[in-house]
Amino acid sequence: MTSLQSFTSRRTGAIMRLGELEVRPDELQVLAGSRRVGLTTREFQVFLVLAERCDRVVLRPDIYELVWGGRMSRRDRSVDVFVRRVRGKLSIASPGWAYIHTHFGIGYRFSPERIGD
Amino acid sequence: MTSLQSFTSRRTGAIMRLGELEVRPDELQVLAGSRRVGLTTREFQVFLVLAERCDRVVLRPDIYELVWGGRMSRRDRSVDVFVRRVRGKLSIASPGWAYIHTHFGIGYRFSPERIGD
DNA sequence: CCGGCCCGTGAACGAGCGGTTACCAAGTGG
DNA sequence: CCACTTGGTAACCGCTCGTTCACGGGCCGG
Repeated sequence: MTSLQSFTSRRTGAIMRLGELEVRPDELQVLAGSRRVGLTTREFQVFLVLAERCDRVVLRPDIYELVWGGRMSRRDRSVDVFVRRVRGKLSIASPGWAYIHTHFGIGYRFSPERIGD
Repeated sequence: MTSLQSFTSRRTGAIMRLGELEVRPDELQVLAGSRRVGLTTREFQVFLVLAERCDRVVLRPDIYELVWGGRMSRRDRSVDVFVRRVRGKLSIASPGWAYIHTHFGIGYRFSPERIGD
């Protein structure tokens, strides 16, 4: 039910504003101010799964299921790696902000927070 | 039947409110107001076993069985230690409240109570 | 065919967690 | 008041989990 389908089929398209970010689901684009973050499709999917659940902790297997579909194998590092890449691009486009927070042994949480620049 | 399984398989997800606390089983999170308590998975399991049985005394071996599964060995102090850790984090996130009460020689009881700040 | 980008995997490393133990304080009964 | 039981606390260590880097295959455009 909740799977990758939700990305392609659902077209809410509602533009979201989160911290400095402007998210355009229709375009698979994220803007920081006027700067384009430049996420790839996979990166954007991971980003969106978290951003749509702002301030909530999303379990690692749930992220996998929502983006890739199917069950996450025990040692699959995909989620980590893409979270890292998203973080990297966000920190470049929007320095002074932290967006994705780690919950050890649980998952990740999207919450825009100002940090020391 | 009631074992660790109940944590992962059961997804009631019903948010509970207890005293100042908001419990989100889906996220393995507890909030005190807007403050995040930050329990680890084990700590959260112990917390939940008690919180779900609010105002009832839960025997020490029962806690062990529900969280760890299997029988508690005579000198196992795991329950004590994790109750202490949960208490510690709760008291930081929600001062002025006492949540977990000791019943000597029996077990623990979860009941939100105001105390001197 | 070639070059660049994207995706996924594997390994190394460090941080954080979980379970144990030892010691001390508190409670209980004679 | 003392001996004994039970709970509280802190420190410790092995190991899981997260982060990061590096590499190779796949895809696409030129």
